[in-house]
Amino acid sequence: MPPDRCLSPCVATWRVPEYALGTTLDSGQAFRWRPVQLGTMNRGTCRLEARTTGTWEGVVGTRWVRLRQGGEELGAETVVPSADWSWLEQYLQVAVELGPVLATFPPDAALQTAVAACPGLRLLRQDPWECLASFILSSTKQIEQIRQIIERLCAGYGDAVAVPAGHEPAFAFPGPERLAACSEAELRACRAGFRAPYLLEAARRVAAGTLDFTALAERPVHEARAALMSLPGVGRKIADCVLLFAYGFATVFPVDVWVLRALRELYFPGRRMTPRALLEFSETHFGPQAGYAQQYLFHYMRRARVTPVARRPGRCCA
DNA sequence: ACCCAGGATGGAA
DNA sequence: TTCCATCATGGG
Repeated sequence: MPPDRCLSPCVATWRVPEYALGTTLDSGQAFRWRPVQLGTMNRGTCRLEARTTGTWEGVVGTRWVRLRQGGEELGAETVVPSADWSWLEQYLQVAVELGPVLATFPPDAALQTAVAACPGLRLLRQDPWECLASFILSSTKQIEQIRQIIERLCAGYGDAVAVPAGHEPAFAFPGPERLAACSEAELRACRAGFRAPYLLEAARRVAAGTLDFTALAERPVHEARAALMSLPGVGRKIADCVLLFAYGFATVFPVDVWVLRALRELYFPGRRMTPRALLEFSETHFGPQAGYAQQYLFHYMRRARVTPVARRPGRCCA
């Protein structure tokens, strides 16, 4: 059932219960959203405040978008008119009901705690190329730094998109053909570091059709994963992020350092488990919506250790 | 100066 | 198989 909605060419609203917009946009699955406080001078300076009350701006495909949330209503505003808003409905997954997803979770205390701590956290459905390129750039980088690298990449090589009058310019994520035409030095200038040659080679293979990118969605998960891992710089973790965040394989459970820590501390405290053993545990324990479970555990762990620092007096939204 | 960040890779043990 | 140094860069 599609949610209640109100669509006009440049403005749309949806009624979606249990959707924490800010938490979702700021949960480390997408990297191009910025919080804005309208009518104040400190635009983009406070991520925590916008998480609950704010407005967010970003680019989806070739469109600049401003999103906001009020109660159970999600609102979107664009510059380029849309006769059809399915591109954003897909991206935000507004038709997904969270209740049935959470009902599939195993009833263990750790997961229940994580869910309770992040109500309304969702999975987005992103463009495969942007997702792949973004996570190639993510290895051993903090999320804020990943954002910065991607911003430089878009500003340097992405097409400009229409923005409101007087607004700072915005850019689409550069396609594989455009990045394939870059030099390694140009990518390093975006601070991609040792990931630059990986991104360049991935762009070349996707642009050349060596990797059949669109056909991945129709394949079994293990085949799609193997195809992604054939790219240089793409191991199990990055492949799983693309499978989950872009292709929507719901059972996939990406294991990064935070999730590894969550599994160790919440499920096997004091029992030295190898990463391999923890990965095998994750493959059988979390059920058909393991991807959602992973996102809750990731965000729960990250929030527990990141926000106390960011919340120091005078450091945020003075 | 030191450690860590949504890792992956090639070589050594 | 598992372990380990290395990769580039910025923040705490």
